[in-house]
Amino acid sequence: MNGLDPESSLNAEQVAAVRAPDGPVLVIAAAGTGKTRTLTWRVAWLVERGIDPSGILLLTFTNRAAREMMDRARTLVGDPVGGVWGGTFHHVANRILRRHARAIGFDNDFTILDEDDTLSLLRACISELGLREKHFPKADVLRSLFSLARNRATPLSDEIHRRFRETPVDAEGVFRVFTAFTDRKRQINAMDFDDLLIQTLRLFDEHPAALASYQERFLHVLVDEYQDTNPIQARLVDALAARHRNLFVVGDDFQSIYSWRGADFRNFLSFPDRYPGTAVFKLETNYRSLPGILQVANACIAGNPEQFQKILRAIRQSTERPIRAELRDGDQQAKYVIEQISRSIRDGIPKKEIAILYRSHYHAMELQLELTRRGIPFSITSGIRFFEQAHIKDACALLRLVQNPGDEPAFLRLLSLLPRVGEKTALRIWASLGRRFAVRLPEARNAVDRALPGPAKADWKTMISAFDELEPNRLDQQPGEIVYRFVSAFYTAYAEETFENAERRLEDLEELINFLGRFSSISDFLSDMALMSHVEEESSGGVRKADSGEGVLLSTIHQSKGLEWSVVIVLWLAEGLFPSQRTLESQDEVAEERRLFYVATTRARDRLILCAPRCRRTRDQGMAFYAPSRFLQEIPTGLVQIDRPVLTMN
DNA sequence: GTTTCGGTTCTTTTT
DNA sequence: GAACCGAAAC
Repeated sequence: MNGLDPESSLNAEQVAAVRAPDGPVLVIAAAGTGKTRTLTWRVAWLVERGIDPSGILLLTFTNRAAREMMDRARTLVGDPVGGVWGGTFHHVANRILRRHARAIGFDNDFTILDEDDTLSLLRACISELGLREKHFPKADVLRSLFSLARNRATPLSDEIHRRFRETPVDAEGVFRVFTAFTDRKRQINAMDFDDLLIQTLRLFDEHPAALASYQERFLHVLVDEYQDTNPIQARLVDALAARHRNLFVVGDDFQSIYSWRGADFRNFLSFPDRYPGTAVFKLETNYRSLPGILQVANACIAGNPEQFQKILRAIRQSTERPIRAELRDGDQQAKYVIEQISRSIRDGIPKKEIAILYRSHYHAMELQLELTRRGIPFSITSGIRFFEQAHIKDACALLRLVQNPGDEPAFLRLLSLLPRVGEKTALRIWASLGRRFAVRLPEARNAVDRALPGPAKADWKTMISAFDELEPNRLDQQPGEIVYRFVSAFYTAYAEETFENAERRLEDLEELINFLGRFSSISDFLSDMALMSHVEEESSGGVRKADSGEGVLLSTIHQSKGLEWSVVIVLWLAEGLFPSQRTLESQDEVAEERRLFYVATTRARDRLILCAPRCRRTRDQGMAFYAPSRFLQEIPTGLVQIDRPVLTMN
């Protein structure tokens, strides 16, 4: 606890940032320069200096980052760190709203809607307004449209015009859906992810006393990955830090890759203007990568407009250069990658120190096939997350209804599990119940039974028998017991009839039941669950996906951010694939793709291999030819070593 | 009128 | 692998 000594473990750049005086601070931290380390030490240093930990707020983008930093800070200064408010923007907003939602027209036990729920709610709104026509935008389109408008804090009409530049669109209808959607969420006492942030801001606007209490409380506000904040998040930060103005933000504009969800790295660039007197620190000493890798990274990013100039300085020494592999097609690429994996393993590099990165999930298809064929173990960060899988959501729907009897999406989901019940029937019954269903009440259960079509009645009784011997007033305290009974009475049979991989899914549900044992109330579990991203392998004792393994890792570049490996292989560096076709028309979007390339290259410590296949099979048995990616062309000759493999393997 | 089934298309992503 | 669409089945 005593004698925390930054000088002993940090370099001069980092020490300066950690010891920065009070007031606004901007730390520009290039890749691999110890950004997390610096932030962690800053927290520890504040605590060490005697700042009350509960007066410190640490905002991050992912749960992983929050946990990592809190753990590390704890090892530096011990348990008091536990008092720090640390978490994602959404977590912190949720925590605030659980205390104040009543003030803005919600109950404090509101439900959090995930993407699926939001979609089905939107579909319902579209149907009810009679807009479900051929040329009316689909729920999916509207969801991202609304979300972008809200996160960018731009008027919906602007976003509509941006999205439908050439296509005629019923803008008025879109507005009506938006209004219906907003009303609906309030009626059913539910918020989507965007609401968590926006309603918190609204709370602050309408109830200055609530805002003042948090402003008073947070003596220091620290923000990680500031380049990825969207305008709403930036406003939230500004509001919370307004009283004490001790705002410490860290980021790297080169690594801003989330503009498509409303992030604007100009928030980062303009920070010193918005906060006059900002102390600026730069971290440029890179400990991670060999110099050859950093030269490529520096060269490729240099051409982007609008950025803080900075250069990665290597500490490590070596003359080894990254490899550019010129390949014929995806199949040859797959074989080449496997050769490189074998070679690395022969060189003594463990499998889990090797990562294959790509722009889009489907870019790894051939490779997945080939790895499977040869029995090489790999794990893959896919789009589907534990809590987004259908069977997990089915079980959670039951818990949601217990917590919030007005939870329409949960009710519809549950009823749709019954035979001969689809969207229409479920909605009709929901309306006949007065848009509320209290699981506890036998009358309500009977009312559903009466309204169901014949074949569904028996299954309904079985499903609801999960509650039979449970004390109605204590339901909220036994989530594990409820799900256990639901699965044994009803879901096991349902799963076996429905899913070809029923066994695996039932195992997942067992894990979920174990996991629920940790929670003493449904509401605690549901907030945690809704805000949890993919359950990470390391999360000790948590729910884990079956395939978390020891093999090489296949991942999108987006998901690789913040991580590092000894060997990194990047696939499909071809014009039209990476950068992807849909970004080619816009300067800004190509600049973002280039930052993505920068992120990919700077993940590598020792060996970087850039693959450039020339053609790809199209759907109709044809061949499409691709020019090498502009990101490769931009690298000065001599910085990479060209490899034209003649493959002897079959 | 609804539900279910089979074929087709596409597949940055976090909360 | 899942979301969507159109057609068949209930």
